[in-house]
Amino acid sequence: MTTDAIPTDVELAILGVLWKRGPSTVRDVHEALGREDGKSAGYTTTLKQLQVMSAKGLVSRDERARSHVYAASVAEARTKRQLVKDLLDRVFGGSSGALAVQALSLKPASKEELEDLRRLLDEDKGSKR
Amino acid sequence: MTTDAIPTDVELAILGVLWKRGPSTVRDVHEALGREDGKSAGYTTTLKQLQVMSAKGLVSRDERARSHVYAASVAEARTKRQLVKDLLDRVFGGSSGALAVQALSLKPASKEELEDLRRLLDEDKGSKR
DNA sequence: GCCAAAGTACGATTTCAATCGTATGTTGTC
DNA sequence: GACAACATACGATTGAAATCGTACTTTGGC
Repeated sequence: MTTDAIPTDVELAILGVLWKRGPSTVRDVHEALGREDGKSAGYTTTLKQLQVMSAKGLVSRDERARSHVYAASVAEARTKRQLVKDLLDRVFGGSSGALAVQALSLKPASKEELEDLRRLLDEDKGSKR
Repeated sequence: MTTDAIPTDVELAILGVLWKRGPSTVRDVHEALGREDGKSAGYTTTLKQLQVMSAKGLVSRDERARSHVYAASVAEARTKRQLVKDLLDRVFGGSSGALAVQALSLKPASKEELEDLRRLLDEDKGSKR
């Protein structure tokens, strides 16, 4: 299996909506997009985009109702991992620490996240390298 | 000043070369690109790209020698910060911890990086911001 | 039953990053 | 001083993402 293509910007925005809202109609998606970034394209553009994504297998659609309902068919975690890996390789030469430091110094993590991080760091403590 | 545009993929690859090698000729850049990813475009493509980047102000050029010498005119740290911020906002809803965890679980950090991270975590210990 | 509102379908167009081809200028070497 | 090798210049082309316009269909309310 060839490595999955990275979703384009708009595709990613749409997936974000579907991940957050769950299965949604075109109108739902369209309005959600308009909300998170003031300017949005026309309604048919969102529709077309969903149709294309459906053809690509990024989303599935349920046509039973008049207003078709779309759902993400790629996993959120997997997709995000893919995006991080891409940035990691292309920009940080594979140095995850450098990326992590950048992210954290850009904006502090929440308390829960800090715990997760410490746990992660402690795991690596005596292991390899 | 409007927020700087994010460099395109090829622009970023070229900046990466310039950051690593320092001021370089078109040929230098072209060959460096070919090395890090087997397939590269034609020589004039790299030349054109540098010319465009120069027009955009991403690089500067010194025309004194026959072979013009290009140098990055955007800072490496600043650009990377920008890229991380973009991913952080668009994909992780601003949660730097989530991004950091993703990165670290994708590939363990080196010893030095782990130290940097711990230091960072400890700083934020009780402070706000 | 009519029709405005709301939906889908989908080809055409726009936009822009990336690539290429070709013209033309410079230079070292024999 | 001729010429091959190497350089820049830059318009034209390609390719893919994103957008749009228009035709057609469905449906709820009056």
